[in-house]
Amino acid sequence: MNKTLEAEVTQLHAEICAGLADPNRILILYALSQGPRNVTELCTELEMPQPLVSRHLKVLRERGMVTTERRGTVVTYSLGDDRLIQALDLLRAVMHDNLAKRAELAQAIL
Amino acid sequence: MNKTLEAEVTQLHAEICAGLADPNRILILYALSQGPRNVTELCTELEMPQPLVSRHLKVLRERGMVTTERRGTVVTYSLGDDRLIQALDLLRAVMHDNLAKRAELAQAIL
DNA sequence: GAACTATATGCGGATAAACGAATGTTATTG
DNA sequence: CAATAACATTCGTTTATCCGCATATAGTTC
Repeated sequence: MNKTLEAEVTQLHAEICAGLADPNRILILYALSQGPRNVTELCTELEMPQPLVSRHLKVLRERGMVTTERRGTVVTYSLGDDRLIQALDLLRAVMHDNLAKRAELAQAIL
Repeated sequence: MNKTLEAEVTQLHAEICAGLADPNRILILYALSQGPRNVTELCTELEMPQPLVSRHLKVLRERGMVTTERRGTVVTYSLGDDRLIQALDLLRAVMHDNLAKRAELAQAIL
């Protein structure tokens, strides 16, 4: 694997990570992990304006993180890969441990 | 869990994800997964200028994703949590599957 | 094809991220 | 207290991201 190619792969890797790096997209992905949803359903479920949901879905779509199916005017989105949720869960656990450690430190100072 | 608190937690979750969302930081994290490294070692190993490495390490440090230990003037960085690599590996696998699917589609078109 | 519903996109502004280049800081050593 | 080595930070610029608001497109129904 030459350097340029490896850099491109790492770039793509980072783009998938960037797909997770927004609170609203995290909420959308967890909602989709419960099952397919159309845009309107996501809007009401997450209390987000429709253009905002659509744009975040576009980001996820471009990265292959969700899939779509159209039925009439309704577009139903599905989670593209369960491992996205597995990864999010791992990172959430890391975050919780970090919070716990910070709390310990704060305790030690007092 | 009230709405505001949940939003804050999701925000932190997204910040961890954002910590992964840069090619240079991904390279740094994988390097650290092989064992602790000091800044100079990371610079030579990854062929990155030192200020760049330091700034990325700062991002990771602020999010609790790496830990540091100072010995004289040398600061050694360690991976803060193995699950970061587990998550990166999962996402890398997702990316590879996406690439494979795209290749299939391209094939189907021809 | 007009009206309607569902979804997508464009625009503009605000905020944040990334980088190279230069400079600061900290700790060691003579 | 130089001089040096190892890191960290600041500055200025460029580029990207996020959002609200408005508007466009696609598909259905009459």
